[in-house]
Amino acid sequence: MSNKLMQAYQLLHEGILALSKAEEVGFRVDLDYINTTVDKLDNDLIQLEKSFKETKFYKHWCHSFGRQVNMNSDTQLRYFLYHVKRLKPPKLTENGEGSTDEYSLKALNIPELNQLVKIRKLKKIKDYLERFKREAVDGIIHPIFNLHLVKTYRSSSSNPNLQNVPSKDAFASDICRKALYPRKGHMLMEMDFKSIEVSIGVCYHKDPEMIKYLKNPKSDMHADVSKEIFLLDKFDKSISSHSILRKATKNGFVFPQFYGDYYKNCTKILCEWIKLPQSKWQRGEGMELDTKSFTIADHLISKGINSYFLFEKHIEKIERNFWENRFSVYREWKERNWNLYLKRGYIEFYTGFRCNGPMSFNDVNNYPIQGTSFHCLLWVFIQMDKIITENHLDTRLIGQIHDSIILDVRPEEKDYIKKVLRELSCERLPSHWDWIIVPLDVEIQEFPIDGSWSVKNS
DNA sequence: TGTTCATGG
DNA sequence: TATCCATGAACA
Repeated sequence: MSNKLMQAYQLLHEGILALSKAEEVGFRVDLDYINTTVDKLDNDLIQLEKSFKETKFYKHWCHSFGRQVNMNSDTQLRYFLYHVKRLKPPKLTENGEGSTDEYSLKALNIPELNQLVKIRKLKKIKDYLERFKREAVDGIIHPIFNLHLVKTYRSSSSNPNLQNVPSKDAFASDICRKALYPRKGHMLMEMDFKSIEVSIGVCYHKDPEMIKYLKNPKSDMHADVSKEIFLLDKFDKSISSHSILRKATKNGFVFPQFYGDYYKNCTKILCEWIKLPQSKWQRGEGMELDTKSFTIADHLISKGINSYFLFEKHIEKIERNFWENRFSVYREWKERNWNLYLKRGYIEFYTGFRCNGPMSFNDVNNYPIQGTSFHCLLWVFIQMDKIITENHLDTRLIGQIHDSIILDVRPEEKDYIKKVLRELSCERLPSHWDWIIVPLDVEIQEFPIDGSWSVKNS
C-alpha cells in the first residue's frame, strides 16, 4: 500500500476507535419529558386534524377518494391539487410530478394547505422524540457514527441519527433538543469549524480572491454578491431585510454555484427565499423591504427588472462575472481537476483517500472538498480523545456532526478543554497538514451545567 | 423497492 | 458536466 493510502487508512482506523468510545458514552435522554411532550403533541395533532377534516377542502378531497381517502398521502394530495382542482404546480419534483413540498403548498395560497404544513411539522417533531425514546437504553441513547458508508469519506450517523436533529427552525429545535442532556453534574459543549468547506476548498484551488475574503475579517463575500444580485447601493447587515437578502444570496446563489449549480436553478431558489414566485412578479409582491410595505418586487421593478425572465437574465450575467472575473482561479482548478480525473480515472484527496468509478464534473470537484473538510474534524476528534485518555480527564467526546464536535464536559475541566480544542484546531492541525494554507477558526458553545442541548433555555 | 418529503452539514 | 453528501418515515 502506498504511503498516502496508508495514512488514509490510519485516519479511519484511529477515527473509528475514537468514535466508538463516543458511542459507548452516549447522550442522556429525559424520558419523562419525551412522554409528556409526545402526549401534548398528540393532543395538538388531534385538534388540528379534526379542524382540517371539517373544511370544505378536505370534504372535496374525500369526494375524489371515497373510503380510501388518506390525508397523509402526498400522492392523493398531488392528484387532488393538480388533477381534480387543476391547479398549476408552483414547482415540479425531480421526476416531473407536481410537488407538494412546503414551498409549493405555501405558494398555492390556500389556507387549508397551511394547516397541513403545520400538521406535517408537528409530526416530524414527534417522530424525532419517538426515535430517541425507541433507541434509549437505561435512559441513554447511543448514536452510531459510521466511517465506511459515505462515498466522499465523510461520516454518517444512525440509530438514532444525531446529525439531523432540528436546529434551523427554532421551535422544532427547542422541543427536540430539550430531550437531550449530559451526564449528571456535567455540561454540554459544542465546537464548530467556521465555514470549513470554503477554507478547505481554497487549499485545493488557491483562488486569490477567495483567499482575500478569508484573510480579511472585514470583508463579506455574501454581502458583496448580494449587492450585485439585488442591486443595492450599500449593504447594511443591521437592516433585517438586508440580512435576509444576504442569506438568500448565500444559500440561493453562492453555495449552489460553488457546488456546480447554474443560473436558471439559482434564480428559482432565490425567488423561493424572497417569497416572489414566477407568476407574481408585480408591485406589492415578495418579502417586504421596509415597514411601508415596499416589497422586493417594487425594488427590482424600480431598477428595471420587471419580470422573472429579466431577473433570470440578470442572474445569468452575475454568474458569468462570478466565474470569469471574481473566482476565475477556482474555475480553472475545476477544469484541471476534471481533466486529471479523465486521464487517471480517480481523484485523490490531500488526506490520501481516493474516489474511483464514474463521477460527474460536479462530483469530481466537490468530493475532495467535502471529504477533506470532515477529515480535519476527525483528526481533531482523535487527538482530543488521546488527550482525554492520557490526562485521565472526566470529560467525554459524545458525538460529531461533520464540522462540529459535541462533548460532555466536567465543569472543572471546562477552560482546559476549550483551550485544547482551540489549539488542536487552529494550530496543531495546520502544522500537521502543510497543505492547509489559510487560517482556520472555530466557535465554541457552552451549555449550562445539567442543561439540555437546547440553545434557548437549557 | 422507489419516490417524496423533511431534517442536518 | 446543469446543487454535493447523508438518514428515516410514509406511501404506492
